[in-house]
Amino acid sequence: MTAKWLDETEERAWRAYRRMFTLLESTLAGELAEHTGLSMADYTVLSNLVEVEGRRWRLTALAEHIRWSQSRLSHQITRMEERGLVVRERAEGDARGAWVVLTKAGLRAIAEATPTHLSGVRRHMIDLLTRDQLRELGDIGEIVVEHLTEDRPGPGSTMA
Amino acid sequence: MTAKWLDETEERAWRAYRRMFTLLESTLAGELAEHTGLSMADYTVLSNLVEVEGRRWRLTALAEHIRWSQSRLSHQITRMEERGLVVRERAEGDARGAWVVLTKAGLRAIAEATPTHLSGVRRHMIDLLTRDQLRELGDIGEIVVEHLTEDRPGPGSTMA
DNA sequence: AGCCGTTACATGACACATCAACTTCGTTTG
DNA sequence: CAAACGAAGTTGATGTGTCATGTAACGGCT
Repeated sequence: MTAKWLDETEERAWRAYRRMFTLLESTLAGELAEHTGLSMADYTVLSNLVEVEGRRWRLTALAEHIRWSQSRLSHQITRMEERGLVVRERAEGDARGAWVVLTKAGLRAIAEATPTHLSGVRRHMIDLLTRDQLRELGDIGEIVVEHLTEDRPGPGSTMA
Repeated sequence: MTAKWLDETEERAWRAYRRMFTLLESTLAGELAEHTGLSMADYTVLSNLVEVEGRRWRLTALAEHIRWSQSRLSHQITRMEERGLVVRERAEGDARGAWVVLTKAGLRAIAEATPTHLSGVRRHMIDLLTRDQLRELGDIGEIVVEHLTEDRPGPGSTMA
């Protein structure tokens, strides 16, 4: 079926790329969950919170930054709030708005999780490739990303 | 935060790769859903059914082939059965087993969906890259995949 | 002041995925 | 042959994502 649509080189690239992502994602997610009890979604939110001053984001701004839908982020924050990783604070000056704020526990969690995650990224991908390959992968990614963001809608995605 | 762990080239590769996948996946899933009403999961199952003679798979074999857990596949098949895309048939000779069989409706659905999906793959990725880049992507993918499958467990993934 | 469109966020229903049982049947093996 | 083990699938609880919709508040305009 596929043979009629993609030639050998194309299909090899497509399959390899896809399989790489699948395996990498599940491996990293598994390691993260095992070592820290965090999901990738948790990690994404926490790592973005810890990077900014005040360790807080307005919901919409964060959603846009990590390219999630507002709804998705809202649900995620609700769950994280229940686990004490973040809290919501009503925004002064705009009674509609809210801040997501990192808690002590959230800070501890992300501090612990970061080495785990990034060493996984290294071990399972970065360190396997040459500098040229890394540059090439960067190029490829940017080409595709640029094409897909030419005017398209933002959210509706699945990760960062 | 990240800066301490990955240098510029590495981080660029990592981010671009990740963003590429996210955007590509959501774009393809969106187009597929819009044009055909199928999800990526549906597509994966259907496209594997249509390729084999008899248009049928034993559940475990299919699950292994597409690297899903049995449970995941079972749930998915249940939902697809409700929509008339596939049916289950008890296996002769092994009273535990069952076949998933493509229905007429399922065949129609996949026949319609395949051009949509593969043209999307082409437009949003394959045709944007040079032959060299495709080969390089294939190489990269295979390196990472090989590393991750050295002995690791099978399922626990998220797609095909 | 009153209306109106927009913004910020929440929520409920449903699709999807995972894990941990659990059933049922097949296959060894003592 | 019976007990034990393993294989094939199912099921239910739970977590996570999406879409459509809801609610409140803001801001401009008349």
